[in-house]
Amino acid sequence: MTLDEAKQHLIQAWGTLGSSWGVSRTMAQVHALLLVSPVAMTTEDIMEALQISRGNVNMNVRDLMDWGIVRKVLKPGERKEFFEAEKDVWKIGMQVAKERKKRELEPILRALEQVSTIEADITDPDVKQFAETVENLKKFASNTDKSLESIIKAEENWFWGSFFKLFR
Amino acid sequence: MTLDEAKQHLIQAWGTLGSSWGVSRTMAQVHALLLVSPVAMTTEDIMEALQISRGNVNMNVRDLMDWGIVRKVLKPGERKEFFEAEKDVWKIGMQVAKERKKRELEPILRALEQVSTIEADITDPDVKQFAETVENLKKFASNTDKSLESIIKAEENWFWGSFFKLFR
DNA sequence: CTGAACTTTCAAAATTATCTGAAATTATTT
DNA sequence: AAATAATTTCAGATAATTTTGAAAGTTCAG
Repeated sequence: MTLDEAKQHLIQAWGTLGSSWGVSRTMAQVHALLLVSPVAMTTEDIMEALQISRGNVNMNVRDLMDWGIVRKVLKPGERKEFFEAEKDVWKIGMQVAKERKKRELEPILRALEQVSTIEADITDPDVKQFAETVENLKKFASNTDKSLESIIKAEENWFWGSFFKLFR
Repeated sequence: MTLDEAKQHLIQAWGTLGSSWGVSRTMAQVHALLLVSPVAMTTEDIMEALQISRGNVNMNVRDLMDWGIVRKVLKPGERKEFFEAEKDVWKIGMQVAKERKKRELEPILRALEQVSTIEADITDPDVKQFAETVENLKKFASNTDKSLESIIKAEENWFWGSFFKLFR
């Protein structure tokens, strides 16, 4: 397997994984492409490598920047914008965890909070069972939330951050 | 908010969450419906509650059973099949973790293994960088895999399993 | 200020995922 | 074994998402 074949392979696999993670195939592919590229790439480079349109590249690169895992790089003397991916896999994982927590866990916690304001006859067994299920979901979600929070915080902390680095 | 309004609300929110997790909106809604239902439901019950077709209910219920979070229940003297959701939120979480590990983590590990068989000039700095990135991805993925594995195994172990129960 | 180089936007088109419903199949009862 | 009831399948319809590409917008050197 040559370098290019291997890259192609990985980009493909990453794209497939993306879809089962609620990320569009193309966005995942752009990410993989930048991840395995030794140098920052321009919009045109990406268009050519993945055979997709300019608008498509622009949208997906912007989304990846919103996720905090791709950066814009300006080269002195160059008019064009270059893009590069965060290469530290651990940082990518943290960043994704952080964003998903914000975008998914927090909304569901809010929704659970809202439905638990149900004001109904607590002696009704159905109401009681519903309240219990919601309570359990809330506990689970907030446990998950807190665990993620700790990991992220620890990572960002100067001491635990460098401590963790020893193991990766 | 009445009980029915609250249920409706939760089903809706669960459906939205589903889509950002690579699960179809309807599948997540069927799951939520069964989760908050105090009794097992028939295909027709689900069709009516969510206003979806028979075929759609059948497919989604089957998928949920594949995920191991919904069970078929046969009532004596009844011709129809009934369905009920696993109510233990922790078990649901474990089951989902287990399945996602199998369906997503393992394939990506295999793909990474494959691309690391690249046979090329290791002195080429591009090849070296690629090999390094893949190596890091592999480490990250297998760490995640092992961590999940431990949690799942611990949960299934008679001792740690009951130990964990104390905290939830 | 002008115009070339580059980026962004967005309506329409293409693609992909999901759903329907009726026919085929399977299971149960009489 | 035939009738009845329930479940499953899947081709076509529908809906949702993604992509394109050209126009509008922006930036900047001269």
